[in-house]
Amino acid sequence: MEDLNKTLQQRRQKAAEMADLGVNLYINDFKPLHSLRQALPQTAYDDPDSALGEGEFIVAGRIIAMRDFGKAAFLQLQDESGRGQIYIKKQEVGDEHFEIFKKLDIGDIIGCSGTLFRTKKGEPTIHVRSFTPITKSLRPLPEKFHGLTDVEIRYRQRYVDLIVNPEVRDTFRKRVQIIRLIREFLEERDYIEVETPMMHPIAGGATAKPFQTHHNALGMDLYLRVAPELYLKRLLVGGFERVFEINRNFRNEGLSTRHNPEFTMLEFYQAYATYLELMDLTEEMVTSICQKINNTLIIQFEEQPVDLSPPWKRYTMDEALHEVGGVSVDILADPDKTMALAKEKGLKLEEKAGPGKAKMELFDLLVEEKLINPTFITAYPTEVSPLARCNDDDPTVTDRFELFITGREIANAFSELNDPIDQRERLEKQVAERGDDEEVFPEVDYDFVRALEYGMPPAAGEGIGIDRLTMLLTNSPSIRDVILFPHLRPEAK
RNA sequence: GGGCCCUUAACUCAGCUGGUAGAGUAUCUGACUUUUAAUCAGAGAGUCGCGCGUUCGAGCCGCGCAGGGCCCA
Repeated sequence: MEDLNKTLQQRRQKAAEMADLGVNLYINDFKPLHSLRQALPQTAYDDPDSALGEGEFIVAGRIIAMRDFGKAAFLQLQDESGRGQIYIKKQEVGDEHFEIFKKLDIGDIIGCSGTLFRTKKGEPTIHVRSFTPITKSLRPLPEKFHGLTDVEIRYRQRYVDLIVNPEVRDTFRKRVQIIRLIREFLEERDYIEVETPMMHPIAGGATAKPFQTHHNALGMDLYLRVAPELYLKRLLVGGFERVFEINRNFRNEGLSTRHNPEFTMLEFYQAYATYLELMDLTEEMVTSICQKINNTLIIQFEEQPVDLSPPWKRYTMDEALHEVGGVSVDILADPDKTMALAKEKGLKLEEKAGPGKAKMELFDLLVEEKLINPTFITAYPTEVSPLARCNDDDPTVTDRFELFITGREIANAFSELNDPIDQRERLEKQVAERGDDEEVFPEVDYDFVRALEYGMPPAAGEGIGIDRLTMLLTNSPSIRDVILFPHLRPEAK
C-alpha cells in the first residue's frame, strides 16, 4: 500500500507521542475570537511606536515557521487574514504544556491566547499564556524561502499552493471580488440574474464542440452548454428586459494558457438597447471594477503597462486592418483582393469561405495581438456573425463589437437578430455547412426560432469571459492561475 | 494534432567529456529565554518520472511511454 517515507513516518510517530501525552489531535471546540490581523493590525507594523491592543487575544492558525530557543520559541502563524508572530516561553506555559509544544510541527494548526508586546526589533507579537493543538499535520510543507514553484504541483495540490503562496490567495480573493462587483454593477442598472440550463438537448449559441452526456431515464443524449445565449434570449421574449447570467460554459476543445474546458462566462442582454450602448456600459463596468480592485487604471500585464483610462479606442474591422494591420484601403474595398491577400499571407481558408472570413483571419493574424490598450472593434462581417443583427446601412457587416485588451479577446457583443425568418435561414445554413463535422452535433434549435416568432424586443447582448478578465486584472499570464482547480490529465500512478 | 524544452531528497536546485549521488531549506539529535530565511555542532534522508536498449559501466547517450511547460494548428 502506501509506502511512507521517513518524514511521513516521523510525523505519525510524533502524532502518536502527542496522543500519549493525552492530546486530542483533532479537536473541534476551539473558538478563536480574533483574526491575526485583528490582533496584529497593519498599523502596528507600519508605526513601530504605535500602541498595541490591550488585554487577551485568542487566535488560531497554521504554524508556518518556528524559531526554537530551547526554553522559548517564536512561531509564525497564518490564518485567513494573514500572518503573525507568537512567542511561547516554557516558564509561561508550564513544563507539561511545553512538552506538548516540543512535539508540534510546522504545518500544525494551533490555537492560543495571550497579550501583545513588541520584540527588541519592534515586531508586534502575541505573548502566549496558553495554547492548544487543534489539528495535526502529517505532511511537511514546502520550503519557506522559495515556496512552491512547480506549477504542476501548484495546480494539482492547490491547497498546498494556497498555504505557502499568499499572493495566490490574493488572486482568488480578487476573482471573487470582480464577480461581486459585476453583479452589483448590473443590479444597479436593473438587470436581474437568472439561471438557465447547463444541460442542453441541442448544443447551440456558439460554434464550439460540446461535451456529450446521457440522461438514463429519458434515454436521451444531452450536451453541456457551450453558451447560455439562446435561453437568455427566450427570457427577453418572455418579458424580462434586462437579464444576466454568470456561470460555467463547457467547450470540448484544446487546453492552453487561455482555454480551460470549463470556464466562467458573463452573458447579459438588454432590451431596447443597441451594441453602441453596450460599448459604453462595458467601458464603464471594466474601468470601475479595475479602479476598485487595483486602485488605478494603469495596470501591469506581463511586464508591460496597460492603460484602461477611458475613452477606449474604437475601430471598425476595416479601420483596424488598415491602421493597425497595415492593409491598404484599396485591398479592403475589393473582395477579390482581400481573398488574394489572405492566401498570400498563408491563411488556409475553407472552400466556402468568403471575403468576410478572410478579413477575420487577417485580423487575427495582423491586428489582434497588437491591441494592448482596450480597443473596440466593430462592423464584423455578417458572414462570421450568425446571431448578430445586420447593419441597416451596410448589410454585409453586423452591429457587433469585440473588445480586445493585451491582445486578448475580452468581450463579444452585438445587437441581436430578432427577425425569426432571417434567424431560421442563418441557423439552417450554418447547420448545413457544418454537417460534416461529427464533433459539433449541428442541429437547428427550432424552439428558439419559435420563441422569436412570438416577437423578441430589439436588444443587445454581450458575453465577457470572467477568467480572462480576471487574468487581466490580476496580472496572471495563464488561465490556470485564475481557476482554483484547472483541468489536468490524471496523475501518473 | 505538430515542434522545442523540463522531470534528480519533502521543497528549491547543482551534477563537467559516461566511472560509487551533491548543496541549501525542511527533518532528526544536542546547545541556546527577544528570533526575523535565527545561530552553532552532528546525523539521517534518493527506484535520478517509467520502460527498453547501447556500454565493462548510464542521472548523463539512443528509442518508446507518461506528466508538465512554451510555441504553432
